[in-house]
Amino acid sequence: MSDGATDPIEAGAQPQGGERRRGIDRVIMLLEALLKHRAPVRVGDLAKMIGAPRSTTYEIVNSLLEAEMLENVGSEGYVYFGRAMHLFGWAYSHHNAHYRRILETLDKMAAETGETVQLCGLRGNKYVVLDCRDSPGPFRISSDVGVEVPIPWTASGRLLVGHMNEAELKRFIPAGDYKLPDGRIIAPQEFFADVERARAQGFSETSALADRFTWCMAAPIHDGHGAINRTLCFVLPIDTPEPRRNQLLDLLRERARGLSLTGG
Amino acid sequence: MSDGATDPIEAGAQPQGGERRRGIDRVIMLLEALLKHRAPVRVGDLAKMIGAPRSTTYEIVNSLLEAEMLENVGSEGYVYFGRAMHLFGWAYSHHNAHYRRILETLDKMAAETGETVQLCGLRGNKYVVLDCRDSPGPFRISSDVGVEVPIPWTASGRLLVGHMNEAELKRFIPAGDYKLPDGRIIAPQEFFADVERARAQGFSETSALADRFTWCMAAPIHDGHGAINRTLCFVLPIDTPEPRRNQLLDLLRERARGLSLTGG
DNA sequence: ACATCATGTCTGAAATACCGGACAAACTAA
DNA sequence: TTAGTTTGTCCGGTATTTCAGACATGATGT
Repeated sequence: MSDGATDPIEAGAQPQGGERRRGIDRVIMLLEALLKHRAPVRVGDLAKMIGAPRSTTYEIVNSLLEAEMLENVGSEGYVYFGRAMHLFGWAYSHHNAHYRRILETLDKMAAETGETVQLCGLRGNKYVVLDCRDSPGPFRISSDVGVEVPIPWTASGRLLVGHMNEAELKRFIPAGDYKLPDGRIIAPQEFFADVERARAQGFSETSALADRFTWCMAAPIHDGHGAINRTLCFVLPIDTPEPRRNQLLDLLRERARGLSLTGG
Repeated sequence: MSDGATDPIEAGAQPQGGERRRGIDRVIMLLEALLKHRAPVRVGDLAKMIGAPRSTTYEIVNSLLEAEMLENVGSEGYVYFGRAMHLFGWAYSHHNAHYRRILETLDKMAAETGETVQLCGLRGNKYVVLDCRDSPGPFRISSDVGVEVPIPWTASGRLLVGHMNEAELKRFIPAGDYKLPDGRIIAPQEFFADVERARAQGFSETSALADRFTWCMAAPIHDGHGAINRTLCFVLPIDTPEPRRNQLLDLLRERARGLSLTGG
């Protein structure tokens, strides 16, 4: 429980013959593979992606199709997530009042500002967007919900690891994650300093980090035990003028504070 | 494929002795049972709900917990849907551009009018809310996403079965579904007439039907093959003045038309 | 035309995942 | 206290499911 942080699903890997596996595990690998792929996949390819025999994969896929957990897309044998998944996911995000309040705030902020707003968190040792409201304008630069991104690439990441000291951070974050998509490398020491600063000032900003066009600002949502599980975050065009940025940052911090739980 | 419409999951039923079942099927039953129950459940109770042995249930639940498809809630052994479900569901609802446009419209309509807006569809022979934006006011009367409701109770239902003739309707809708929560019974003939009228006028309205406080209006979203898979729907306080209702109905119909696909 | 490759379905056989039942521990009630 | 219930874990046997491979069919490419 407390050790195996990141190898529940050995999706790709080599087809290391004669390993019989449970149907349940196949299902889990299959769904995780679909999530990573982010587009409908043919059954044959799915079999390769999860390293399962074709016949097995067909049977599993057919079961999941019948349950509407998967759905046929197009007419050429592609499958993707189905309606039931949507209902399950919705049930998850609305069963607790706190999460509901967070989503309402997301809606309100998007409506008031017209900017892209995100709710972010960790998944294993990566950063993920948990939900977002895209700006209606031509700037559609936000990353997709559920896609895993290295922590050092993001403003929210700097807040979400705020409870760790330097040694823990070194252990937690894979060495390769300091390398940005454009090839630049973030010096770990600099990153640690960023984390420290983010903790001290209660917010974090990055500009032109993961891509050249965005200015990100993040503020923490505390969970009532002092920890930061979630952050609220604006993704702005990088040429947003400073007065507006400051105004948005104030709003962001205020709303995130409002969503934080104080008592135990 | 074309016959077995509505018995994929035999959840409750009697514990009819030595029936061995696949893990996958157990998983499906389990998730469906959680969805119906709409609240965290203890493992022991889950076992009863899906008619599985306790030992099996524990094993399955533990697998799903590890995959984050389920999540522990509280500290007394309750489980409910987990984060992975949210990500899967999000991937489902955003993978196709049409659905994305629908959700954006939902957002816009909610923001513009301040009323409760829903996206509805069928699931088997029941009506379900697929997504909604709740009105911020004190009127919080919308039903939960994913809860199955008899078709005759709803305005949207009258549109969603518009392609069926009377004989098909009689076969499709369970006799008990004509009985309203307060005990009143809708005469089937009257319902058939409603369906016909809804088809003719291109929208449907109900007042004080499923409950005494709401006025519902629904408009169809056509899928490009002439069928109606989805409806857009306002849920209003029943005392909403008529001029405002008419104005909202116009907006609803216009937006639904805008979302309908015309070509093949 | 031929060759090559992918799809979807079946089958037999063997490995194993599920089941029933037992057990200790924790909790409740009287 | 005792008696009754529930929880979480473990174990051995066997009914079942996964697996490998074959097959017909339909694409695709040269």
